[in-house]
Amino acid sequence: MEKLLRSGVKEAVKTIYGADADDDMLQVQKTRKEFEGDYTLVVFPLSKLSRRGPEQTAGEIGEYLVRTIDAVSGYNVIKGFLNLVIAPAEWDRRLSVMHAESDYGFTKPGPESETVVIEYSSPNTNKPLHLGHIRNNLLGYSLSRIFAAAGNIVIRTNIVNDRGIHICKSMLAWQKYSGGRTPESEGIKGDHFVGDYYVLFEKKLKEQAEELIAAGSEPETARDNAPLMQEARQMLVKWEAGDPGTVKLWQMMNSWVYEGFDVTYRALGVEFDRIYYESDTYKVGREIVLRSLEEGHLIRKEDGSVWIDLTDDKLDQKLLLRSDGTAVYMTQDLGTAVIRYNDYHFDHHIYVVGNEQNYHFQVLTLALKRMGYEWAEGLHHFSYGMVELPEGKMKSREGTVVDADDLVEEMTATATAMSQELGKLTGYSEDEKQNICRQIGLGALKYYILKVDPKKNMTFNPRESIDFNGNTGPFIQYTYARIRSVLKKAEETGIADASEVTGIVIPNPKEISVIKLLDDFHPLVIEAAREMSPALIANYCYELAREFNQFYHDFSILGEENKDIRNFRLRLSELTGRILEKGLWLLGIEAPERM
RNA sequence: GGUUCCGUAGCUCAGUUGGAUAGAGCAACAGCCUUCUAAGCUGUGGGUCGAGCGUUCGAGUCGCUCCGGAAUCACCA
Repeated sequence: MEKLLRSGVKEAVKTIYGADADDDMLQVQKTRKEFEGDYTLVVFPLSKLSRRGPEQTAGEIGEYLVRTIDAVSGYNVIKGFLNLVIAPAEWDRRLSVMHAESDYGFTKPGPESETVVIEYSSPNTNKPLHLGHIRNNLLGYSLSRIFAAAGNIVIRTNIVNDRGIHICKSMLAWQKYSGGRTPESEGIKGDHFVGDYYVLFEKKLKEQAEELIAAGSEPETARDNAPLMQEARQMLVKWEAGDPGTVKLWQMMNSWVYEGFDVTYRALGVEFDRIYYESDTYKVGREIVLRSLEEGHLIRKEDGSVWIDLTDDKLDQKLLLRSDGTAVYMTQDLGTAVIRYNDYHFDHHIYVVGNEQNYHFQVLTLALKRMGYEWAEGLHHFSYGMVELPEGKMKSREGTVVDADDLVEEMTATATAMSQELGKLTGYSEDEKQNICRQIGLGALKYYILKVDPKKNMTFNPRESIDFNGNTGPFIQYTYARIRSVLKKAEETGIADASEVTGIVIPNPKEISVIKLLDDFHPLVIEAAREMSPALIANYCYELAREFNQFYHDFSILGEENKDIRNFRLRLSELTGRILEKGLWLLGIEAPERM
């Protein structure tokens, strides 16, 4: 509708004033509640073209629009604002059009579609996933769906950071202290099991460092000089040299972790099309660094380490290969990017990674460009803020890390308790109940995290996150479930039929509010993809659910006596349900049929 | 110190490319179930949009300067 008005205004300006209006001069927005009208044109920018006062310009354009566009039935001018009134019957027509469209709001990929590679999750294989990873996974997964819905070809990838000194730490601790225990023998999930040895390593290392300090060593170097640290470093060299024993140990421990991760990913409901392993990509990274060194883009220092000098770009020198020849984080990311480009020839590559790595990605993009890869222009770092607890940051040393598996389980348990208390879900089988409660618990968690602007640091308040009232996931799910319930009843009784052609219905103001929002959905999806913002979708869903609930409260759908209005309302409900389901889908949230 | 991000109601957050009198939820208080699910709906109170200056018809939104907070600037990942 806004699009229609915008082009109408453009035409009006052309016809009346003989001038071409730029798109950013055509400011059409919703009319504020306190004024009469549906959409408002801000006339100030156009009065420059018209060479008349804003009010006169507004009047002339309003006159023109009423005459030429059927949907516009009237207008009024207040100061420089032209308020346009849409004929109520127009909304009935608009609803039919949207309702008839089978996949309204989503754009199908076509020949013009761009390929978007999106990387998220990117776990280390030395500890289980925590709350921070949850934000990452939810944002990444939701973005992948938003891009797909906006007509892009999307490849969801994960880079598993399965090599490096941190892995050697848990390997070493296991080798030294486990006595051959396994996740199976202990009945512990593999990622948690390995994580425990990482913690153990840090504990033992600290003890050694303290001993060294007591013996007169400098506190700064004590950790580095501790025997355990040196052993870990030697292990990394052995691993990179392909030492069979080390590699075998590494494979075994990683396989434990992957089993654990799979369980967590399934519980969260996220998936990947393609998983890359750093243990593969770092080699390619090393090759391109060495080649680039030969081509003269990089510097080799006396000790043999390789650096890139980015001081021209106001950044520092950055290490790409250690003096012992081993790879660093940057090395593998260079390799991964090149491999991915060769695999997919992407137009855009989005890295969903926390904002603590802003610098890293700045360097990555610059380094690739410096090395001659022009497609590096298409790399975007989707940088999101940290998740903090009400008490402050999560600290593993203080045991305040919120574990992903625990959290999901807790949310489900709360949903179950709540359903019980409210007396919902009677007459459903145990399986169905469990499934619905899982959907609700996860819905609450996902919505709670996704409704916040990704850029911002967010506070995770466990008490609020399990709230199911107000601006929450379950509120939206509930609205959907109520709609489903009405539709089911309509079908069973045959009392109304949304597909039945009705005469023209003049919608009431509440109904119009809902239709207006439905009309916004398509542009919103495009906008959310452009802005890379699941929060936009989340807040839209909330608004739509709230608006529909008001309508639902004020008017009867199936109890309405006029058949046309009854069918019209059912149609309105059905489309709202469809859009809520799609909106939730874009967030990776399931929509339960009943709750 | 350099760079980047954030600062809106007691709390958690919205606020489109600058537009009219800054909005929700939570918490508090007061109401609404004989009617399609009350996980809902309605109402009341709650604000120097961190501070100042500037740009302009118009600034929570743009620019500059300060204040406060976060991240980063590793031969960690």
